[in-house]
Amino acid sequence: MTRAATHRCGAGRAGRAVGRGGSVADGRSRRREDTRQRLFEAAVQLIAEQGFSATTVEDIAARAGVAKGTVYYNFESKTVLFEELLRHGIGLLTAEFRAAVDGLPPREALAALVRAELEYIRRYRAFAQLLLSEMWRTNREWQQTLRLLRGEAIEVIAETVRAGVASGDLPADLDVPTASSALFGVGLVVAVDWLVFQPDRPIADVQDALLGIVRRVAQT
Amino acid sequence: MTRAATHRCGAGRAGRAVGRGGSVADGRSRRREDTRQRLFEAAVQLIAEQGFSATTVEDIAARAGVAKGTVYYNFESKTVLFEELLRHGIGLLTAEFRAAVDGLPPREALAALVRAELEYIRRYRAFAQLLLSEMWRTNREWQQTLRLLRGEAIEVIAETVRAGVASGDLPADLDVPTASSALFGVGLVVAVDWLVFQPDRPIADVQDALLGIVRRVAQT
Amino acid sequence: MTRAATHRCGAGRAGRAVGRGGSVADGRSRRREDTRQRLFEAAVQLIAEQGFSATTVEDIAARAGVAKGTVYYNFESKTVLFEELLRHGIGLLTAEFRAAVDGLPPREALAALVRAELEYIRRYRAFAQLLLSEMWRTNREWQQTLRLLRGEAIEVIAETVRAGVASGDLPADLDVPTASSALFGVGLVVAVDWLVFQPDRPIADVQDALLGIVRRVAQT
Amino acid sequence: MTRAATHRCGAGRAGRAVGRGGSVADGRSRRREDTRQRLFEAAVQLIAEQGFSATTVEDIAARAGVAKGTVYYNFESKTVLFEELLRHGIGLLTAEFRAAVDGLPPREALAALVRAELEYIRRYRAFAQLLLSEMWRTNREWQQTLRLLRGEAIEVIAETVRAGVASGDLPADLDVPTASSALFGVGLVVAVDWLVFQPDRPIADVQDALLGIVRRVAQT
DNA sequence: CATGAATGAGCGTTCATTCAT
DNA sequence: AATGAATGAACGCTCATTCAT
Repeated sequence: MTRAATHRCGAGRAGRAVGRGGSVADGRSRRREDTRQRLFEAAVQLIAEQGFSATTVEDIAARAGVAKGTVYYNFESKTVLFEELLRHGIGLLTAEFRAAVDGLPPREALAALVRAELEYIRRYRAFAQLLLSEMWRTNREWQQTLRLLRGEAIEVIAETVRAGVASGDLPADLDVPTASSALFGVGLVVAVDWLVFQPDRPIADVQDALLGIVRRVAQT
Repeated sequence: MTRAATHRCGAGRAGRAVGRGGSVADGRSRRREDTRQRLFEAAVQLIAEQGFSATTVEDIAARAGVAKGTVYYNFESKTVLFEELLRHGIGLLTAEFRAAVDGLPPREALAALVRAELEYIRRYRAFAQLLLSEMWRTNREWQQTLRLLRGEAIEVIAETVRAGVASGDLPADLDVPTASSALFGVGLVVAVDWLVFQPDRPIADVQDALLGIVRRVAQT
Repeated sequence: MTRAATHRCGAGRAGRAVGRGGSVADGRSRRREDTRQRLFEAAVQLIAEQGFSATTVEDIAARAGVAKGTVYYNFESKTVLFEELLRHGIGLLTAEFRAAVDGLPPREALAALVRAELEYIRRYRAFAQLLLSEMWRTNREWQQTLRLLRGEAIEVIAETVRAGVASGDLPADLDVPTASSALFGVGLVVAVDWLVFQPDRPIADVQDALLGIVRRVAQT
Repeated sequence: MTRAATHRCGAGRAGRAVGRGGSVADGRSRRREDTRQRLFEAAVQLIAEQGFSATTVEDIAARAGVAKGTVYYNFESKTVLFEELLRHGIGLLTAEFRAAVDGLPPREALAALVRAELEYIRRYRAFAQLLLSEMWRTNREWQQTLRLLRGEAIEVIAETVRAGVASGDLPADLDVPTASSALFGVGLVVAVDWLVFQPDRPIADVQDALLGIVRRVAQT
């Protein structure tokens, strides 16, 4: 509808001219990479709002400002687009988890993880919403992919928890996988609940509350 | 809809209707009520697994063992079926919440709520999964309905929390709506995570863990 | 909706008691004949407004104040109901045509036919509308029936025209079938146009206009 | 819809679009326009034979030689397709009416109108049949549209009749709207009756008969 | 005589996908 | 690299018809 404005015709092109439409390192042209990025952004927003099945390829193309065929030029299928989206989004989260705990002692690392999760959710709220909706579904095509990715993110938490147990900062009889998984889920649901139902409240409050819970639980 | 009443002309007929599989108190025949129940059960299972949009009316009918048309004889539309399902399911939960806290002092009431929520989720796991997936979506037809119902369930928690604050059992500066909402969400996500990812683990563990968290947090 | 009132429960029944629900001359009970009549009336109105295909059996039953199953208890199928309707309606028209021309000399008979047609259309406007819409369709199930019935009605006109030609009141080279058919059609379209687009105008005007045309044409 | 324009960034591209089956003046490709035309033709034939409701979209697509989905790529809905058809068809008739009367004195103009109507009906017999069946229906979605279009066509007749009254060629007390409307309807019903029931008879006969009637009536 | 619950074929419509340009 | 016209399987929904009561 009002897409025209977002489809840059001016300066954007000059920049592209530098590369002469040529391919970048990974074998894809800059223009194409840009289109893919726009499609990702459109898809994540729409799927967060409506869910995967209720979001049409036409919707995604329209919000990205391209024609429907372009989606298929850039992605094998709607499902593949979504899987790549999941990979991309959870990969980013995992990376931030790793960056957050890097070199920190268990206690602080745990707090840093909570902070990183909230920070991530704040920045990519649509993706977080989408995760919350899809993570506990069964019988979907991309289930396999999602479980795998979830495992990678939670593994970072698990490593930290394990270190805490080893160092005596956390109770010795703690069920590590369960605790890690719960920690991840609690952060997700509390943060999304906050974004959806009380968007005006400062994130610091939420962070404090969550850190408080984690600390108290950990102390036992 | 309400035609039945306008057709009967004498009192004598009412007796027959009751005695021969005729209409029950709310104006629907026993057979029909049975069909509706079967459709509810089929729908909740399928939607929990695949989501609303990915579940077809044909699927629902097949699992309920009736013809497709029967769904539409009993429900206005797929959306309405789902809304009535939400109403039915959350209504049940709210009722169990009320029964759980009945007459208990704040502390014990809070524990009873956690127990009730877990018990409910264990019994109606598919519905819980479905709730987890739909509750934080935006832009869906039934959003309005869902928010309202969520409010009713959470209000029971809020009343308990408020009583706890009043009695000094809970910190005076507690943000009641946020705490209630978080409590609800945490229970949901932890329990569903457990059901989906570690179904073999006894529910008692999960209950203990959750009660532990709540108790510790409350003590502060 | 507001059907309740039309479904008589009071005095109507007392009357029926006289017959003790027994069968009348043609082998059908009075009650059943009454139901059939009500279904005819409902059907003719709805089909005139919306057409045959767009009118549902449910619609007809509802307007007649009976259950859907009752339609099938009284008529073999929707098509058969419509065919019987056509037979009934056109049979009535043909009878009135015959009554109108009875014993009259050609000239006056022609005028009487026009008057009879208009009178009929005024009385059974819905049926006339329905005829206008269906008469020139091809490829419909009841086409055969309709052509036959149309033929019977037009035959009365044709007999009169033929008599006029024989008596010298009408031109000898007149194409009798065409003239009869046109006369019938013109009356129908002019009268229905009047009913639909200028219902406030007195029928006398229309009658005068039509008679004027016919007379002038005949004089030639 | 109007996206094409917002996508092109330079003038250079426009040339290509025109030269290579691209978009034509009104923004639709030649191929698409061709498909639309084929769908119009298929729809008018089938609806004339069976009526709107009894004609399926699949039928229309099949007769046009395209897939069902193509109908919806080119028209918003079955109803919209029909409305555009009505607009197209009656627009054409109105244009021919205007061309027929252009510059002629009242008397001759009236005869020209009759000739134009018959000529049109002969050429587009299916459309005429369809008009005859739908024009006097009530309670249909496109009623509004149809009335409006009918009004435009009849207005041309009315202007001519009014001119005739002004010039003294027609009786001063003539009810112009009624006369115009009747003239239109009579032409329609007589011509369609002829096409359906006596297709072998030369059109000239029908034209003569109609012109005769009109002339005689007008002379009075 | 009448009902209303149930049926399933078939409808209008949507949408992921293909492909010539 | 991108497009948009076309496709057809599959969807939500309707409705003429059946039948146990």
